[in-house]
Amino acid sequence: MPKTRRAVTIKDVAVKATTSIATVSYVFSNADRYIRPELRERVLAAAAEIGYVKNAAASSIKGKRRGILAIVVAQFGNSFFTRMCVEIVSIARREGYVVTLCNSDEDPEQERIILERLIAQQIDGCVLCPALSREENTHLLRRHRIPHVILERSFPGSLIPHNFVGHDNFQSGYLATRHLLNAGHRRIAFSGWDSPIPNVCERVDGYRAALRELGVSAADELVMTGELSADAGRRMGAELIEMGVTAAVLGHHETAKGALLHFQDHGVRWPDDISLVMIGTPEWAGVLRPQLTCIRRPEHEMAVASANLLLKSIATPDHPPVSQLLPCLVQEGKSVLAIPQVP
Amino acid sequence: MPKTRRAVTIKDVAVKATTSIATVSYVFSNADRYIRPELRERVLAAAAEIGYVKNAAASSIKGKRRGILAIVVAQFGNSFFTRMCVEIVSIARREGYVVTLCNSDEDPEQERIILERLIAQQIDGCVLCPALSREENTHLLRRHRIPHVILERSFPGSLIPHNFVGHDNFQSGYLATRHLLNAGHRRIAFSGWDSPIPNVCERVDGYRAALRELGVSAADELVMTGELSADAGRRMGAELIEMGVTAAVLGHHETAKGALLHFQDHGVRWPDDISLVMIGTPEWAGVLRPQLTCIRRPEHEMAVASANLLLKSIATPDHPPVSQLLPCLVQEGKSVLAIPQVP
DNA sequence: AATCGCTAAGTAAACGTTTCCTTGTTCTAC
DNA sequence: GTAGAACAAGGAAACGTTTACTTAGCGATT
Repeated sequence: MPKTRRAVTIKDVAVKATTSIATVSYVFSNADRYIRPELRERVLAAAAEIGYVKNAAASSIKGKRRGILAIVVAQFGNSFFTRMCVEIVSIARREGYVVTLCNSDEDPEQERIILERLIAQQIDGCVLCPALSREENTHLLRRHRIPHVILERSFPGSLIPHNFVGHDNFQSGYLATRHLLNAGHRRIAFSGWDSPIPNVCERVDGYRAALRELGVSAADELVMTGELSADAGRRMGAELIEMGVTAAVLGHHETAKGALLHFQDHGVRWPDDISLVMIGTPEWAGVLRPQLTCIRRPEHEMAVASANLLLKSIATPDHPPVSQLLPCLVQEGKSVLAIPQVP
Repeated sequence: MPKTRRAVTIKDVAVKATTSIATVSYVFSNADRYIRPELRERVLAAAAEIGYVKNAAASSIKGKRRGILAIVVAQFGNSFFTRMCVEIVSIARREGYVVTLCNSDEDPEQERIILERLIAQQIDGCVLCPALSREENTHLLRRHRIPHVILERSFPGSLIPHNFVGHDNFQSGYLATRHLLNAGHRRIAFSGWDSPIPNVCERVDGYRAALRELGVSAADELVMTGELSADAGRRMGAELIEMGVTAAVLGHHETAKGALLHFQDHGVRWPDDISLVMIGTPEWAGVLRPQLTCIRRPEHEMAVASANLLLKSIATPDHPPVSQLLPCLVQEGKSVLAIPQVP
């Protein structure tokens, strides 16, 4: 009967290489210590022969480093987050970390449970995109001194400084509107997510600012928002047509989807019947014709920045918090019609 | 100077509750052991008061369970996998596992590196969707006795039995074709991914089988495949039109995307000009009008089955491998035109 | 020739749990 | 009234590492 064979340990390697446990340990971890090349070779050879692999659990217990990071996002279905996650994971893996992905589904309670589990697992760090942009659960991370980076959603007016990486929502609204203004449009509507998340609301501020800049009045009835669903988007799509605007900023891809479906179902064509700029670049935008002009958020840069910021704040826990707001850019499609201005 | 405060340990709890280390440990882990309710309460209270959380690293070293699972997929960008991953993660988390997601990007070498890292991290189990459907890296998992489940891609003709969960590719091709045949079509083309992965090829077999069943000849020129890109899809889309078929099975969503773009760019409308059934239900299918008739793969069932199979095979490592092939179903849209048969 | 200082490697004490084994106490049964 | 079982809790030895400290050897300095 083959009893479940004991794992190969550092001790077995030491015996095989006729040296001490300490030496083997030094060979495998502490790079500072000098070991005679000949002995080092012998240890490595012995380890390879008997198939030694370091027991990560045992080394974390003394070494204090568990080798696990976490990413907790509020909307995993949103490919904006999915794509960032993939990048963060691959950067962290290069540093020897294993990264776990969790989805709070916009539920602060769920988020709390997840964070508590992760804390019990002694993660070394965490990237968090907070559910509903609520700050409350971050105190769990702080209390347990877990280095963390807040991603994408900030806490305006918060008294506590956080490591933060996000994109400039105000600018995305501004750019989208400005693009339409430049094409000559003046009656421009905004339709978006009636979001409880403060920085998503900044998109409207950007929209208003762009209009104001050109002295165009931003009538309140031109701004509409609804819940995060395609159905709400459909209703706003219908309203856009009723209002007879020449252009619209689709302020969130999820409601935009509904509006675009409405347009297709009712024979409304862009840019002929209405000019459109959408904030965000969801997967599905690629199959729509004519191609939409979109505001591309700096996904790649955000992923890199947040991963690096997390790694840095693990390395130097006392470093004061850093906040980074990255810029968006316009990705031109064919959904904006230039209309000549009467002078 | 606030020296980095030592973490709260089981020992601190023991002192606080004036009891032994062993008792505290039993309270937190070994459910079998009876502890007087009063004492148990005292321990729990003490732990809560000083904020004790179990050191997972320390408990794995004796307990042998590290609490980490991994999912390694070949195409993380593919939302079919993304959605399954989210489900698997949430099932595993309920069992107290932390799950790490890795992306081999269809590169067996990358996959090997990932698996070696994971093995060094002593993962407790792994769900693997093998890059290019190659079997070679699975021996790493076997050698280190890591329970694992192969997802979606099988190894036809393999001599080694594996835990396997997949969907029936043959059936998906069959169902798609059958659906078009039922609508009266007879000149039906197949366009798909020229895949190195054996089971994707089975879709063509299913297509041929459906035709043969009704005595319709499956001319070889009606079957076209290309590389995994929208461009290849575009070319196939053009070819479909040139050939003048009345219907087509779009055998893979990635090439389908290209074909649909070609159709839109050239004013080809479905189902008027060509009837379509697509295998797969990518995110973007939701924004296309008229809605496509798709073959839905059993994502949810596959995620649940693979998670449970993995958990079971961790619990009973000697259990003989299990193989499960789950059925697809037709999700009707409006992309198939019924044409009356001349008798 | 004795001492110093350096290098390379080994000894052994942690780290925070789990768990086997022992101990002390309280019942139950004769 | 005592033996023995049953029960509740504690003592202490693992688990596989890391790392501070010690030792052995040896050439250089006085």
